[in-house]
Amino acid sequence: MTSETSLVTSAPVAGSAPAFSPLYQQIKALVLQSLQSGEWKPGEPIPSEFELAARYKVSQGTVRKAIDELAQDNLLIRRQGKGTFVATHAEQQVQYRFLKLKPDHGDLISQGPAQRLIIDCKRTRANNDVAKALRLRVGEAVLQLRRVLSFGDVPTILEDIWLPGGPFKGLTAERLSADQGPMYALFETEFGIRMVRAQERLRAVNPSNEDAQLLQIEQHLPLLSVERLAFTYHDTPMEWRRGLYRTDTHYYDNELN
Amino acid sequence: MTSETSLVTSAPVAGSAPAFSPLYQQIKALVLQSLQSGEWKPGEPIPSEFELAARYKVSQGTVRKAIDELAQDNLLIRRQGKGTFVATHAEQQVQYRFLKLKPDHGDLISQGPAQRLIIDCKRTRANNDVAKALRLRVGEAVLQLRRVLSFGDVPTILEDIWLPGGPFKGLTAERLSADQGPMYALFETEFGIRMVRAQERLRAVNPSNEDAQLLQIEQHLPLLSVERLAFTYHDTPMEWRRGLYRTDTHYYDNELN
DNA sequence: AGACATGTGTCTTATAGAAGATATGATAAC
DNA sequence: GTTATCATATCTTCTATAAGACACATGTCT
Repeated sequence: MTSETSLVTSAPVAGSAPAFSPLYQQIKALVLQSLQSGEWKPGEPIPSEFELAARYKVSQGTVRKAIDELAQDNLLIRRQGKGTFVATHAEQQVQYRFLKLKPDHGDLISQGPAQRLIIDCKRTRANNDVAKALRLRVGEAVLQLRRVLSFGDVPTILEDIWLPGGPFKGLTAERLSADQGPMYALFETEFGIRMVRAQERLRAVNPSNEDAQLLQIEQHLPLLSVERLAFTYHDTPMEWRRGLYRTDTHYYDNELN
Repeated sequence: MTSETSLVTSAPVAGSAPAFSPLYQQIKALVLQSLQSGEWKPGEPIPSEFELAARYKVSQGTVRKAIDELAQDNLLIRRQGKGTFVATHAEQQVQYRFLKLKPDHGDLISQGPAQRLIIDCKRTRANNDVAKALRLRVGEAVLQLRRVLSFGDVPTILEDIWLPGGPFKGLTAERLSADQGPMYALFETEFGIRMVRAQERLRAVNPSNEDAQLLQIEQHLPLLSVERLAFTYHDTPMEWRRGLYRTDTHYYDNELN
């Protein structure tokens, strides 16, 4: 307890972390704060390790360890010789951040970009399930989007997406449906909301009549139901979606270790 | 250290790595070799960082970085004050290494251990699919196991498992079916084969008549098909299995980042 | 175009103290 | 005498610092 003197107090702007933790963890938290507050924007470089070391009054090696962990979590990207950058999804390369569906034959590239068809897009109120997932009260404003993704003109994914109205204030249905490019990129550039991690729950289900029609499949073809809750910083849920994937031509790829 | 080209040459028994790589990577490879060769057995401690540093003629910090990465890959487990241990699956705590199926209600513990029912277990020859997955020639000897896992007396998983006959020489059908405890633990203790990572491909499928009977379900209930290829060191495939999961009472849980 | 300087992250070494785990021995209690 | 308790020593990993050499990127100067 008494040994806390130098460690805890040496980190300025402690904020709200009374508990003891290693110095590099404290630095990590401080860097995270700067990321969250938007001090450094996605795609931009953060200060060099030595600059940060001077700013936080610690050694460069300690900053390094903090940045290492943040890079591990995909929040930062290190580039030797150039600097360390804030991770972004607003890049052309990575079209779908969390999508793990792969075609049985050929690769993603050969199929070209996905075609998007907006079925529905509206402001509405959170029902029980949505409210629970997004930690809202029932009846709070949410945006709902329903769309079909096609690969090579074959409808493959039917998705319902719910977004909390508060953080996405100003996001209109028109804006959403008009937008080309990755959806998560839009969230980043327009609302400063970065998705950090996500949790998925998978099930095999039979499509409803409507589902089957939208995907232009027979109703006896089972689909992979993927419920995804995406989080921004501090494990705050920011998006809930439920996708129905065709898995007769594609498969859901997963790596375990 | 005079930059005496010591980087590459300082590592003994370079073997077949002509390419340049950081020292700690070379150390990592050497430690991996010792793990693979069985010099240190699962559950046992490996030499301390200083001992390894002396052995490889590098600093303790370099060994540390190598071990850090191996611990990250779940090949080693660090325990402060005690030492660094070879990861093992022969522990009671972790019953199912790669199983990500969770019950909708309650947790894994409350359901108690799974009941195992061996449907079939025999030596046979690799067909085309199995041979391709396990990198064998068609017709090579393999062991095949079919079983049903039940949770709370409800049949939930139907699995077919194929193992290459070579590495598992001496593994009889009786031995397999008689064994309690985790299967991967048996592989480790009896054959020195540790599963390091796995790759899964998920699909929604309709059960065959036989599948439905074995799981005691209606045939119109879609199932989650999980094809899993498990690898040992050096990305060598050592097990191929195909599971059919009930997902009306359970879901497949996945974390993305 | 080539050489050089500079700023970045990367790698390696060295040192030192903190913190967790364990064995040993002294001491006190029964 | 035996057992329990405490202090100490010693082993381990963990944290933090510092310094120098190296690799990569991007300029600027010749």
